[in-house]
Amino acid sequence: MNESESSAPQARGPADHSVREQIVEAAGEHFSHYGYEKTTVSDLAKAIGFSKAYIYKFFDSKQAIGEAISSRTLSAIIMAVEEAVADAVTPTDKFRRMFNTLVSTSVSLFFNDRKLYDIAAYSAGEGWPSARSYCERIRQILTEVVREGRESGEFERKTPLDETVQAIDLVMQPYVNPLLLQYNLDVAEAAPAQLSNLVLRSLAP
Amino acid sequence: MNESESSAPQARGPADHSVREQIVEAAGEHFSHYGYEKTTVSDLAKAIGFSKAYIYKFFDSKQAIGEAISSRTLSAIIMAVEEAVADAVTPTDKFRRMFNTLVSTSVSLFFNDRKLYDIAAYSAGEGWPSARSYCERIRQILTEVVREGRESGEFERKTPLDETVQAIDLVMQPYVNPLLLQYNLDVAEAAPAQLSNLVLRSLAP
DNA sequence: GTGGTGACTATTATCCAAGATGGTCACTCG
DNA sequence: CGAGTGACCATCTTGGATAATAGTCACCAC
Repeated sequence: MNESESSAPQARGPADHSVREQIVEAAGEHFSHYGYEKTTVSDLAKAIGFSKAYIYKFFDSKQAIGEAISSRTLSAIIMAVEEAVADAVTPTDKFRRMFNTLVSTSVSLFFNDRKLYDIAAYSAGEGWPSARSYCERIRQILTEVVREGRESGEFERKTPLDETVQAIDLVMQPYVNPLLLQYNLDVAEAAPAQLSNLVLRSLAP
Repeated sequence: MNESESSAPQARGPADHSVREQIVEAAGEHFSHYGYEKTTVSDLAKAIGFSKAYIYKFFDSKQAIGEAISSRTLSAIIMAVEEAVADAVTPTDKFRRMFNTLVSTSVSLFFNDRKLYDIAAYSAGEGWPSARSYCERIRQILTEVVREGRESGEFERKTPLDETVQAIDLVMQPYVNPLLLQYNLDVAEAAPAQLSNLVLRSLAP
């Protein structure tokens, strides 16, 4: 899983090409500064010194570029979460840190890079592949943590694994999904701790 | 707690007046048919056979009328929930039914009376008193159920009551709040059962 | 005084033409 | 043949004049 593309979005031409990267780089800059809507494809073309038409040799549409940026943004969150989980020792701690890091990283993105956040939120709202694979990956990490906790005897084993994971995923969804997190900012500080406690109580053997 | 006004919204003149009720009645009809935006205050005036100016003897603003309608709509959900809880015997069952009824009633409102749903969602988004008191009431009912469960020994008693209730409230929030429920319709069918299981496991003594 | 209103204003929504933007394609150049 | 583009079209945004609408107030009838 690379940083810039998970599950290759709508792309054309050679997958690995310096121009493609230049486009993504320029898009990252422009979208972050001026927002997705206010950036024109011509702007990006000018920024990398090519014509607008050439951009379309690499991306199906402006939206596809947006997806790439969304993917990149969400990957940064995933990386922070993976790191937090790796740092923790017990499954209980892994879960707590996972949830905490997920929310704090997302919230900080919201306040520090609002334009990029908006793209991510939009992508989640539209169910773009970038957002889907992000949610998917969060779920994978969660599954891993729960499985580990079960194996070490720290978590209960009666409930089917899928059911447990599915329910916890539902609990986290309002904070995982950037589209939903926007509406939960007022509780985003306290929620991870409170919900972690509840979830962990439900996982007790 | 009356059906049409919980915690009296911005209102003028006599609180109990036939004209006030006529206005609310007409607003219910019009908002439901044509939506809040497309209904003008003059429309409501015409509908009840008075002048527009007279409406403002009873309501501070058009928004205040919207609030009354929102309040009315949300009260209907509350009533369904209260009934469901009253019908159940054990606290476990009360909780399950509470959650189920809350979601199914709201979802059905979404599909059968979308225009009214939108007003409720908007009111929740703006934090109008109608929405606030609705959330407050849900929380009260939840508190009552949890307390009962603790007293009967069905639920654990170690965790502080407030903490437990607060966490469960957070779990339900995405389905309680009409603004959020919109984005969770795809899981709204399965979520209550799955989340109820998780919550009840966390409540086990 | 109580019940009720027409006429007025300031703000907001609605049009619609003119310009801007996403996207394509035939074409050039090396 | 592959890298790269100007010119083109259909759709979408924009700006600014115009029409509706929320809300007020002085005033009328009983």
